[in-house]
Formats: sequence, structure tokens, C-alpha cells
Amino acid sequence: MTKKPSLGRQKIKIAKIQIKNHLQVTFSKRRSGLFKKASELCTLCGVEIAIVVFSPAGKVFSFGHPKVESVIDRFLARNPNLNTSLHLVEAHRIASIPELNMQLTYMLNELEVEKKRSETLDEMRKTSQTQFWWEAPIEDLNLHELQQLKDSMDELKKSVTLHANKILAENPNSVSSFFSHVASSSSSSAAGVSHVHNNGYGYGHGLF
Amino acid sequence: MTKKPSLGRQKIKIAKIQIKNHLQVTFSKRRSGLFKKASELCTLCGVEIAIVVFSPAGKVFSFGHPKVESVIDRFLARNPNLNTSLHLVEAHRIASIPELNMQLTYMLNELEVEKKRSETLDEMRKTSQTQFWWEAPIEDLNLHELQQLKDSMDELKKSVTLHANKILAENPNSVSSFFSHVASSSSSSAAGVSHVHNNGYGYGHGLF
DNA sequence: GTCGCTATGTATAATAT
DNA sequence: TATATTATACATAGCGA
Repeated sequence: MTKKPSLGRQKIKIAKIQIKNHLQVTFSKRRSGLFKKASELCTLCGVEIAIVVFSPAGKVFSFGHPKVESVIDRFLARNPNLNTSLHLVEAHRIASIPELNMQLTYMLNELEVEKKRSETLDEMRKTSQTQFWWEAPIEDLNLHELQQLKDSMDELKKSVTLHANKILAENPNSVSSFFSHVASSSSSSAAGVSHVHNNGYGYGHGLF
Repeated sequence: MTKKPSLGRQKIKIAKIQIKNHLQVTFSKRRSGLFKKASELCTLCGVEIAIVVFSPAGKVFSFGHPKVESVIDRFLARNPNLNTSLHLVEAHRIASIPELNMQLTYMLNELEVEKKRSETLDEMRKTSQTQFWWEAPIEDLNLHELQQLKDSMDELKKSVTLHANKILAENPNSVSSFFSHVASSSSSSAAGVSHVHNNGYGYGHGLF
């Protein structure tokens, strides 16, 4: 009984595999290999990762740690682009007050965090005798965030102002006292949210 | 001169690497290895793939064929329920527009305080001679939060636009008075900001 | 952070079941 | 189509520069 020994792993060119059966086998093996590598990378280095693969047949395979969606969300949040913007616009087309509520709650959360960080920096500055505030890397970075937060807020305010002026110009006699209570009422609402500090998106604070 | 020969590749346990330098090297090598494998899978099998990795320092690395965004969009299109914004919409109740106005006004007022405080601290940073704190690697982590905030604000702007236009058509006086209040309360600060640092992903001075 | 090096651990091409 | 076997191609740990 002479059995034919395996030739072992053969070298292949990295080019589209033409034999369909080979392609299917190779895809299956390499896909699992890729996901295994990704899993090891997660464990070894404690990183977040997401992999999405569409097979030649259009079937989707994915790997994610901790979850594909969370990593994608994080990625999209930092890489806004035309495609995702279009998605967001579409999402808002059917969105309503509740979503505005969520968004503003989230913004207020961030503002609270920034305020606390800013206060911490102030405290450090006032009592800094053994350590200067800029020697604390993490807190300093928060200042960076604060700066950018301020810029972003300025942008928002500018937009509001511009648009308000525009509307006023178009509706000169539309000024009424319908919303005149807003300014005086804002302080009470401020107390209602000042404690919000969870790091997720805010829920159910009924701001809008 | 006896030079110590390399021990060659050693077997390792798949567990979190504790030595930081070691972890960094391993992450870099395995990340490139993973991307190479993904590239080969693309070429061999002609598939679409996207990989997103957040390093321990919060830096993002990605690989995509043909593009990360296109694959992610395709993935999200298949999983509409996983869209964060739409998911959160379901968890909210409808509230009133006037309260939205209150919160926005409050937010703008708080912004004034935070902006001033930020500017003060910024001056301290400029007069210091220490290394630039924003070059620290952990910056990206906080930047992520900031990006989310920025995105939320942009989304809010878009949402308010839609609703404002809608309400304007139904009740022009109410909307106008709301914006007139905001405009007057923020005019002073707006004048104080001669320019806006957007970080490359700003929307400029787009109107609502 | 990157790259080169070397010895070795691992993935996998071809094949068979 | 998935899994097992083998011999080999490839990836990479440890160490420097």
C-alpha cells in the first residue's frame, strides 16, 4: 500500500483564485484564520476591533470585540464623511422630539463633565505647590477637550445667531412675548440636570 | 565577542500582555499582519472587507477594500436596528418645544462660563514652558468623546433646522421669538470670538 | 513607533474523507 | 460543504538599532 504523501503547503500567487472550489475553501479557511488573529490581538493587547467581510456570494461575516456595532459607532463618530452624513440625515428625517431630547441630554452630560474637569483644573491651579497643573497629563488633555468644546459651542451659537437674525429680518413684526419666559426659567431647569454624569447617552430626563 | 543568538519565536500564552513596551511592539506587528491577511483575502477571493482597530492608546487604525466606509455602510444597511440614533429614539417620550428652548438657553449660558474659564486656563498653558500636553498619546481617547459631542451638536443643528422650519411654517411668531431671545443673549460672546478653530471636521458657519 | 534579524510557532495548500 | 492530515510557507517573539 503506497500512500501518496501530501506535498504540504504550496506557495501561491496572491491573485484572484479562479477555481471556484478552491476559492470557497480558501475563503472559509482564511476567514476563520483572520478572525482568530483578530481575537488574539484583542486578548493580547486589549484593543477594540471590528471586522466585516462580504463573501463573494454576498453573505456577511463579522467579528467584533466587544461588539461590531460599538466599534463601528466609535469609528463613525470620529470619521464623519459624506456617506454617513447622508445616513444621519436620513435618520433624522424620521426622527422627532425624543431624539432631540437624547441629543441635548448627551450634550449636557458632556458639558457637566467638562465643567467638573475645569473645576478640577482650577482647584489644582489654586493649590498647586508641589505639582503644577500642567504636569498632570490626563487633566491637561481635558483642558484640550474643553477648548474644543468651547469652539464647537461657539460654532453652534454663531449658527443660532445668524439664523435668528435671518428670520427676524424676514419677519420684522413677528417678535412676540410668547417665549419670553425662557431666560428666567432656565435656572430651574439647570438644577434638574446638573447631576447628570453617566458616560452613556442620557435617557429619560425629559428635557425637550 | 560571543554574540547571543536569537532564541527565535517563542510560544506565548494568549493573554493580556503586561509589559507595556512589549505590548506596543506586539500590537504593531500583529496589526500589520492582520491587515496583510485581510488584503490577501481580498485579492484571493475578491471580497469586500473592513477592519477597524482602536489601539490601547485610543488611536484608530483601519483597513478596507474597496473602502472602509462603503463596507460599513453596506453592513449598517443590513442592520438598521443597530443604528444608535434610531435605537435611542424608541426610548424617549415626546416632550415640549418650550422646554427644549429652556435647555438650549441654559446650555448657552453655561457655555459662557466655561468659555471664560477655558480661556483663563489656556493662558496658563501658553505661559508655561513644559512640553505640550496635547501631544500625549492618550489624546485620541478624549478626542473620541469630543468628536461624539461635536457630531451630536451637528446632528442637533440639523434636527433643529428641520423642526424649526416645520414650526415656522405653522407658527412663525413662536419660532422667531425663540431665536430672537437666543440671538440677543449670545451676541456679546459671539463678538468676542473672532475665529473658530474647527479641527478639520467642522461644518464652518452653516445655518440652521 | 519602525525596522532588521533569526529561530521557531502557526497557518494553510493540496489532498483525502 | 466541512473537517483531518501533512509538509511547507509564512508570521512573529525576542532582541537590538
